[in-house]
Amino acid sequence: MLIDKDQDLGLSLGLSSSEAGCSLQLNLMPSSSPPPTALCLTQSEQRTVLASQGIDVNRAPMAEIEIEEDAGASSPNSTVSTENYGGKRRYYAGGGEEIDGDRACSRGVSDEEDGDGSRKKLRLSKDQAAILEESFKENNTLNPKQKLALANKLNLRPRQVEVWFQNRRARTKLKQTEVDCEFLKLCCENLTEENRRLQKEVQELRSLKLSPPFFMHMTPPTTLTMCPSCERIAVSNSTAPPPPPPAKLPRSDMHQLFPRPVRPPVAAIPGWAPIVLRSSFLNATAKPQRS
DNA sequence: GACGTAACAGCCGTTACATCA
DNA sequence: ATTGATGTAACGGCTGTTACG
Repeated sequence: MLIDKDQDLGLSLGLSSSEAGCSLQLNLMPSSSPPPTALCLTQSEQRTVLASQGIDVNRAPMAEIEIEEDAGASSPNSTVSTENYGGKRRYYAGGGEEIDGDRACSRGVSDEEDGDGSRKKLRLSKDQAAILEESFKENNTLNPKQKLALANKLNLRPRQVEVWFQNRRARTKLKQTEVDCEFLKLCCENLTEENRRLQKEVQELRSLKLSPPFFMHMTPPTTLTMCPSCERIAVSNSTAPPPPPPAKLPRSDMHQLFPRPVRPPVAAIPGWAPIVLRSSFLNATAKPQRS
């Protein structure tokens, strides 16, 4: 299954920081990347050379593949064992060889960064991306066994799978943040509007000489009550104020009195698509009916 | 039991590269 | 052909967790 680019991550809320009223700060300070230290060929150089020789640069090195195939989780004869060793999770192939060194290895590799500081970036194929995406839908984190199996399946290095999942989680989080920001922005707009309306109402009440009979026919003023626990606002239209919650009400009970507005989760929406945000928000934050 | 340490996984911020308009 | 914007693979650094001595 191929995932169209637009289908995949195509959600764009078009939310600028100014629009959202958010103060988003960017750290523009240059990072202090350590200078390359090794004289040998880097991964990227190796891949460049391999690519120039017509070799699939995305394919994991043969030695690594052999180890991974030995350790393949999908293999019924898998000899991988996961040992919880002193809180340090170690994963061994059959011969007792430690096989999950890919993280350390890959980090070590970076120390062998080439002299010109360049690194080749490998574009994952659509098929690879689709399979990773499917896997992510099932589980947004991988254990080493799954990681190895997936890497074998996709002809990638385990580190590449790990990085992909890491970046994918980051993208999910970013999308959720955008949704939250949009949600809060709309909350703010509604509250501003409500505040304006209430101020107008106060002004009218002050300026009017109200006769009691006329007053009796008025709709009751909106009563706002703040939860002393979490400071959420509850709206009541009753003329009689709501009974104050007990001073030591448990937080869970308190929240029944002050229900949290529904926040649209990215994860709950098929694919990426938190497109339903606006309608769900409007339902969740609809102004109290006055009647 | 408290503490220091090692190994690990995940997150964050960033960089570098590929692609496209 | 060039360029700026965008997406994303990959990295280093940091932090939290876990178990051991």
